[in-house]
Amino acid sequence: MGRPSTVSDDEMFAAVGQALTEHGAASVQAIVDRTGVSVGSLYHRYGSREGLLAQTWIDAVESFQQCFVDALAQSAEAAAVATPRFCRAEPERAVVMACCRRSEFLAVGTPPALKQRIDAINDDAATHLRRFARREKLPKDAVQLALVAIPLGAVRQYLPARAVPASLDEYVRAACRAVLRTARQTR
Amino acid sequence: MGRPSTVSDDEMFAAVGQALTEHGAASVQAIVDRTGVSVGSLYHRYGSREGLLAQTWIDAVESFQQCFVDALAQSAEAAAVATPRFCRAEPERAVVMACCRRSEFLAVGTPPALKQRIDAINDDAATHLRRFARREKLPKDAVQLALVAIPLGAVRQYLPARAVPASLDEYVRAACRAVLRTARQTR
DNA sequence: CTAATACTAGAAGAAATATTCTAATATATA
DNA sequence: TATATATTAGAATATTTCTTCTAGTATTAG
Repeated sequence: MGRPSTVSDDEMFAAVGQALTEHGAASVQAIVDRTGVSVGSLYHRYGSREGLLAQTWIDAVESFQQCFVDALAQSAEAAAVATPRFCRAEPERAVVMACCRRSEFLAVGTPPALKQRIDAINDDAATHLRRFARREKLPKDAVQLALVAIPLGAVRQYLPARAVPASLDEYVRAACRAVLRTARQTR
Repeated sequence: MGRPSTVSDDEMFAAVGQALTEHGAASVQAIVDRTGVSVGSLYHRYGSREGLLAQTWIDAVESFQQCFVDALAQSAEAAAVATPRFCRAEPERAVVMACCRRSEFLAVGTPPALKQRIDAINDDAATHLRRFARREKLPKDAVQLALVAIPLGAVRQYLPARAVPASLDEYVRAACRAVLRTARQTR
């Protein structure tokens, strides 16, 4: 087994999210300062700065996607509020998922293996949304807006600094219903 | 008067927006490469990299805010669709306004004079929204969501790469109505 | 035309960032 | 306990990025 890490992956990922949202960039120095790990340790565990960033993104988005897909099996409205719920349940991951651009994690230097996993995650999300749209006979852009873009816009008002209030969910549900109803009518 | 610039401010601002959204950061090198201006020229005209970034942000947000406030005088729905409309009318500025974080423009090294202007712009926006909420007897968070967060989330699906379709507006209007109606009922 | 003015040019220097490297340390398993 | 193994440490190096500087250029106003 060998010596165990003194700082967990989760703590590392959280530090990356913090650095990225507070300072706008996650330099090696910033991550090292926040966590207390040494530079050598970081490179040993993640291979490179880009490797750590990619893993941070995968960890957050995979976790969210699971919640989202489970909710989607229930109803459109459940899927819409999956985003604010996730923000309350897992604030560190939510910050990475909602406040960071993909380009900040997926750069030219990203290890190919991680790059493939990221592509797979994106494909998976797209597939689920497409399938839902077809089943409900709704245009794809309306589904994307109601279940993804509006909930994301809603929580981004609060993140990264403040907590997402439970009162938001009722509004998000109403917006979701309204968009899908409009889509059905204009079809 | 002296010698006129070969590259306009607008071209400079557009280059900053492009660099920021494509590459995730606007380095001096990236800006210089895109526009063809020399490093010395950039520093002469804007004082510093941070100065250029701050001016880019001010240019975009001031321009948007004017559209938004004019629309708000008409109706809530008009204000909600001001965002997608602005994206179609002024795509370069829209990218800066919608796709970039404030922290990327307003950093520790930002010239104080520009920092003040940025604060003033933010205060102005907040004041207009607060005033509207009071006049319509609506909770401030619902107004913020319906008029700002949802429209922003909606257009961010498309920016920076694709154009914002006109078909989005009907959905945004519907979402805006739904949120405000919900806010009135739960009051 | 001359002077004042703003802009252009890019090399040189300064500062911040990323990465590598060698040696040491702690833990699990046999 | 001995050994293999994953982790830690941080100085040294390489790389990128920002800023300054001096000399030169184009344009307007007098």
